[in-house]
This record gives sequence, structure tokens and C-alpha cells, in this order.
Amino acid sequence: MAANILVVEDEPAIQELLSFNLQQAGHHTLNATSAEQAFGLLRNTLPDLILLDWMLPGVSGIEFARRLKADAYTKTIPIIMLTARGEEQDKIVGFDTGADDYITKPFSPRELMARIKAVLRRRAPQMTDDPAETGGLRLDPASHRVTADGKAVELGPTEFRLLHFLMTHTERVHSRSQLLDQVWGNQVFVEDRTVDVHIRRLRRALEETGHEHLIQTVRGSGYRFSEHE
Amino acid sequence: MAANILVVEDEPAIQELLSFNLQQAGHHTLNATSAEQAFGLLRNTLPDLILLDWMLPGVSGIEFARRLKADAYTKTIPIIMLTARGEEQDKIVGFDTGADDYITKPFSPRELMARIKAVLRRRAPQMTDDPAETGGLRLDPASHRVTADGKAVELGPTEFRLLHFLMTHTERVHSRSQLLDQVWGNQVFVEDRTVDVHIRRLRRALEETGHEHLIQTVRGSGYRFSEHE
DNA sequence: CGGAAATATTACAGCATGGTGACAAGGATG
DNA sequence: CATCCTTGTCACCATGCTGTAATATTTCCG
Repeated sequence: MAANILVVEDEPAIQELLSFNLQQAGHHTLNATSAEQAFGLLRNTLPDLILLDWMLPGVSGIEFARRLKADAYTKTIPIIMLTARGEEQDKIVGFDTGADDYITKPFSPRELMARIKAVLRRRAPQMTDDPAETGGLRLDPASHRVTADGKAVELGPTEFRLLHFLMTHTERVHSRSQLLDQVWGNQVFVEDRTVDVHIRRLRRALEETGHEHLIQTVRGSGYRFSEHE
Repeated sequence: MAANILVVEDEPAIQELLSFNLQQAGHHTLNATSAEQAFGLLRNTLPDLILLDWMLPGVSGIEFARRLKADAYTKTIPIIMLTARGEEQDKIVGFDTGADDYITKPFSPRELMARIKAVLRRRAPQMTDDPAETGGLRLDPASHRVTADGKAVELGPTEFRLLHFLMTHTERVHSRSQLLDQVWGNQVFVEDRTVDVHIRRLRRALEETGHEHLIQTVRGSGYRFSEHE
């Protein structure tokens, strides 16, 4: 868990309710009461998910979502729409703007949490605390442990995050800059080549148990985590 | 157990019934017959849980709950709602205000106690008086005693609470700020590094019997209680 | 085969992080 | 009032982690 979630909601009571429940679940929250304020916050940090009220004073929620999806920097951020109206028509329009999910008031906190987890699982599996298990490796985010065939693997913080991302996005090539974005964060300025070094460190740690073949180089493209070959 | 429970209920008969059962179960009770009176009591002490009647003269129970959840000082207190109406609609609104559970009159004392225990366990397992036992350590909240392989361990109050929390949430990394929230309380402002010092004090106390390995550092993340390694 | 481009590997300096002991303020106790 | 205990903070130190650059190796292609 531990995602940064931006809540855009003008009604203080609901704002409070949402923030409280999110924090209870271990997330960090950013709060905005209008689309304008939200844009200001987005200039500093990009959240992992946005909870967005349908109806907002000034720029409406739906217009806000449209703008986010039009901007390359923000268009990948998952959005969950909140609305008082439960009409089918609205849902369709909501999805059209790029909302990833939809929840109608009144809702139970339990349901909201379930949807958040579902969206994060789809868009950013490494953000949840579900254990990942592939090719003899097991990585448990909750206890922050990695084992290879049952034996403990020692990793530094960056290698841990790197492996976590790779294990939740297997059988896929990731370029160095994609890895920097996903593992380091999209605002960090670091040499592309630095990725090579951390891949090296990760491989060395996996050599202990002979699992280094899981981390594969794709010449000209990047790296891949794969069970095959 | 031994939690402080605030009962907000205007009907004397039910008030009496609740208080009696709660005290029977070893809890301390505070009584209020209206939301106004309850607010007065909250200025002095924050209870561990609130039993709240849905219908109250003056400010209604649901409005009372909403206000509690809007205040940073009280918003973390679990609330169990009492209502005569068993309609589904009510339940949904109840959860919206942040009530943690729901019970409809008439109810059996047995059921009520079970729900109270469940809520306390969910919100703060270390608040129940179930003894915790792991890796040779035994911590008994009721007698406020800790033993390591049968030998007594001397701990200060903070170290006791810290160990209690860790033993009820093992095999999991806790960041310093999570520990501050859970062990110190979320209204305290204390340096993150203070946690280190108390971890040190806890470890030193456990060194006497060679159990200090149970408290593990996860560099860059926090601390963990674990039997392994 | 020769050479260029891409990747692997190593070394290292700077920085971040956690461990530790000391200490003063505050509270409880007698 | 004196004393003891607890608590939070700080300063200092040791260690681990990180990014970069320099060097070695591999791969690809004419």
C-alpha cells in the first residue's frame, strides 16, 4: 500500500471522511476543494491515484478529468469518480473521460477501499502489499522480505523496489527511463546508466541462489523479468 | 480488555443495561444522555470506543458522529451505532458517517460484546487484553508483565506499549511515523528519530535474555518484529 | 576481422541512515 | 522538597547505500 492519493472534493464532511479512511488504510492524502487548487498541487507532486468528485464549483470534475487525460504528464494517473447520481447515463460519460472506476454516494468506506485496491492492482501492482511470487522468488512487501526457494535474499532499498516492480510486471521489456520513472519516481534526475548498476546489484544478490537468469537484458531496449529462456 | 467506553443513550433503561454489561466485562464506562453532554465529557478524556444511539434528543446520533469524525482529536475513535430501525438504508448512511459497526435493538449483550471486541481488535489489537506470545516472549496486558523464556523483563511504559504493538503486528514493517501513530497516539508531535531511541531501550531490555534479534531494522523502511533470521 | 555501439563491471566519494550515549526537563513518589 | 524515573532531543559515529565515471566485455554489422 502506501500510495499518495489526491482527493478533490468541495464538501468538507466528505473530504474529511475520505481522508480519514484513506489514512487509516495507510495511504498519504493530498486535499483540494476545487479543480484549480488540484492543478496547483499537481505541479509539485504527481499522486498515484485521484479521487474526484463529479460536481465541483468552477471547473467541474468531469472537465478536470478531461484535462488530466489530455496532458502527457498526468494522463496515466488512475481516477476514481464520485457522484451522487447513480444513473447509467452518467457512468458512461464518466468512463468516456477516462475515469478508471466509478462510485456513487452514498458508499461504504469498505467498498471504496476495495475499489481503490482494485484500481491500484490494475495500474500499479507494486503499490499494493500483495506478495509477488514468480520463478521460485517470493517478495512480500508487508514484511519487506525476499526469498529464493525459501532462502533469504539480501537487497538494498532500491534493489527491493526494482525487483518488486519487475516481479509485478513480468514478461515485458522496460526501458531504462521507464524504470527510472516507475522505481525512482518521475521527478528524479538520474543518469540512465545508473539503472545498469542497480540491475547488476540485483543480479549479484540473486546469484547466491542461482536466480539471476530471471533478470534479462534486451539489447537496445531495456530489461525484462521472465521465467523463460 | 479494560477499555474506556463512552455510552451516549437517552433512555435510562438501556443506558443502565449497557453500562452494567460493559462493566461486567471489565470496561470502564462514561455515560451521557445527549450529544451535548457527550461533547463535554470528551473535552476531558478521549474514550477508546463510543456506543452511540441513533436517535437522540437535540443533536442526533448521526450528526454527533459526523462532528466527531470532522475533529482531528476525536476522528480516530471507533463508533458503534445503536438503532431500533433495521433498514438497509440506515446502515449505509451510518457507515457514511464513519461508524465502524452497527447493531439493531433489541440486541443480546453477548452480540454486543462480540462486536465491541471485534472493533477494538480491528482498530487496535494491542488494546485487548489477550496475552501475546511469540518467539519465547510473552506479554500479558492484563497483568502488565513481560517474560522472556519465563524470566521477567523490565520495561518502561512506552517500551511496553511499543512491544505490545509490535507483538500484535508481527512479520510486518512499520515506519517510524506509523509507530508514532499507533504507539504514541496520532495527536502527539514527536520527532521520528525518537522511535529509534525507544527501540534501542527495548532492545537493551531484551538483551538480558538474548531476545533482541526479534526487533529488526529494515533500512529505509522502519522496524519489524519477526521470529525469523 | 575491425570497429562502433551497447552493456557489464568495478571502484569510489559523498551522502543518508540508523545506533548509541548523554542530558535536561518534567512528573511521580516519598 | 529531594530523589528517582521516564521521556524526548541532540550530537557524534559507524555503516550502508547511491550515483557516476572509468574501464572491460560483449554484440552487432559492414
